[in-house]
Amino acid sequence: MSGPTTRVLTVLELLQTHGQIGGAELAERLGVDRRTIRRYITVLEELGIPVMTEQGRYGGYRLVAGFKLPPMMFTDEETLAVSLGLLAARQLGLADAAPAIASVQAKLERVMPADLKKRVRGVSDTTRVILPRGEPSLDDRALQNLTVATEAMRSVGFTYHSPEHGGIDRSVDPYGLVFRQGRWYLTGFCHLRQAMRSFRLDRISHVHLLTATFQRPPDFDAADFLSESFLSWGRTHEVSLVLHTDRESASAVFGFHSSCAEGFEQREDGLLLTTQTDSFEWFSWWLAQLPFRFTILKPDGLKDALREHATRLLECCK
Amino acid sequence: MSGPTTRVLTVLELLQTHGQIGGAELAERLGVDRRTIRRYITVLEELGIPVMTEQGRYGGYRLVAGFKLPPMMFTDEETLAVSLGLLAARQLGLADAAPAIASVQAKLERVMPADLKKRVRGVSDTTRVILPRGEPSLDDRALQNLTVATEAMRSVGFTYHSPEHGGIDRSVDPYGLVFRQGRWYLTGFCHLRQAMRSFRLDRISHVHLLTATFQRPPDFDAADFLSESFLSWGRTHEVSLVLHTDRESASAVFGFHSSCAEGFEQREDGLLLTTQTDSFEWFSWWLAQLPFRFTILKPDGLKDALREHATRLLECCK
DNA sequence: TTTATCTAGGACAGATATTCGCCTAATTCC
DNA sequence: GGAATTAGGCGAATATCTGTCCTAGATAAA
Repeated sequence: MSGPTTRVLTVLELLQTHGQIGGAELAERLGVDRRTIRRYITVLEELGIPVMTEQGRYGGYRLVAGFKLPPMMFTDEETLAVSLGLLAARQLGLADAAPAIASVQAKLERVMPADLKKRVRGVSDTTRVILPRGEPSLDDRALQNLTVATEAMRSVGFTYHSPEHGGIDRSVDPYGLVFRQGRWYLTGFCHLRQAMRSFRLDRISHVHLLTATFQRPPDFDAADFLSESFLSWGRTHEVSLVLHTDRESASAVFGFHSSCAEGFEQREDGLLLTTQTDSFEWFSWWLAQLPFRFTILKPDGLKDALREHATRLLECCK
Repeated sequence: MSGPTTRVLTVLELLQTHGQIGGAELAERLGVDRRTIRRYITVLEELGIPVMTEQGRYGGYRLVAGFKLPPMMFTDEETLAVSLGLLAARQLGLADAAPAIASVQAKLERVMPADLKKRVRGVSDTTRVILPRGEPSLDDRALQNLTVATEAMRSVGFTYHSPEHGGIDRSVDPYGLVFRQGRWYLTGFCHLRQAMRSFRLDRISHVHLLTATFQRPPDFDAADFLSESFLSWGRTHEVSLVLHTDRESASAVFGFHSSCAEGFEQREDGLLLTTQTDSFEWFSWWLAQLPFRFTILKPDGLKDALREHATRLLECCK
């Protein structure tokens, strides 16, 4: 445990663990002079690890963000947490989007002590996240490419295969990605339609980045928009219905944040919901699983579809 | 950029990035003698970072698991991946289970370069995971405690609040945890019933570890069991039905792995599924959302429940 | 088996870095 | 103002690091 190398690393570790720590304490812990501590701080800064100092009484040292990432020293618990996070990311299908996930896992795997590895394995063996599985996607690298494009605010082109119209080439400004019900969706500004649209990633193929860039509207809150947009895909048919329930349990079902209360209107007999859909089949399927009663005001086509769905169910229990 | 400290760290970084690397290459990259490289390797080992050496032709150095975690050197991409993973873990509510998630995030946050922070923020702003929201749980630390117990193979005691029987104290050997449909479930051996049971975590309160330990059956594959157990909660009523679809799309709906094919039996008119349920309401709700036709063979109570569900849907579109 | 490539590590001398201790400034909080 | 704390220069003693040369041992391929 001797040599400056070891001790400098120890200082780094102490700084990472404690938010702020004084020179006197560091000196005592390392068994060196305070003067030497100051030199170690200099060494760290030469290593590209900037250290902020607080002068005066109750002063001390702390790490600050620099241009480069310093070596990270994790405790066992923290490593476990990171491993869990990586597993979670994999479950969500983010692994394809971020190949680095695999490399981090490999790095950790190589150096994790046996007992820690065992704990990680224990948790991953006994803990499962079951997500509904969507159809296999047409373009395996769609998520990866779209993540990059969204982050870099580059427009993208792709072919969208809708059940009605077949494959259509589109160019879109990708604003955000949502994972919902086991599927990834892209929300963005569609150049073809000159309007906001959402796309299922498993219906997208041939994603490629375009040279054009775009600006997200500054007041655009991706999270809220994405939540709202869920009900607004397709604009073919106006739908309005009354949900016989209270606001709270409604939003529990929708998984929405407060903002999407916009689509709702309080009525005496429940919540009025006005939205659009382009598939009665899909919408009636969705309605069928609501845990509360509702009344369809319009259109008749939706009533027909739901009636058909219900009739089919009745047939099933003959 | 001189001094042994820097160079030793560089060696560590090179070792972490490359799986195996020879002394000659290291020496060349650092601009030092091969002898010095050997000394650096010794330093690393004194730091508690064990290095495996491969002698002879095509030999070299590589990191191996030790007792302590070495400082991890991540690239920007890797850090982004770790951050994403931590976010994903939070979304799944794993943060309560692993408090260290927060401390890792804090550590990273402190030292991440500004541009990297911006990228993380960019992705987290534009990417959302929407999960159905369950009821608030009775015991906030249930997941955390159960994770610990499952990992340590310690029996637990808790109060289970079922809608039918109210609160009952149970002692259970926790075998595994599943996240499904926005809720956490515990699967384990129930001492009260002397059988495998699953419990919703939001109905559990007063979790405490017992002193008793248990052994998971050696042939018990948690993952498979957890998948299967989904259909087997409660054993009150035998259910059998025929799904008019093929094996592939059935398992897509169930989100199952191959193993759960056990519950299925190929018939000429579809797949025969035999299982159990203790709630006809719940089961019929679940059936209502299947994207294919099916026929209930028994019991009649389930038919009634589904008929009622369908009738209610019919009323909704009057 | 032999040979070419690797690592292991001792010894030593010289170059270099580190450390300590003491000093004075500057800064901050009470 | 006074106490606490960091900043950093300087010099001398010392520790450390490095390159060089050497022998020994391990491994894979010819």
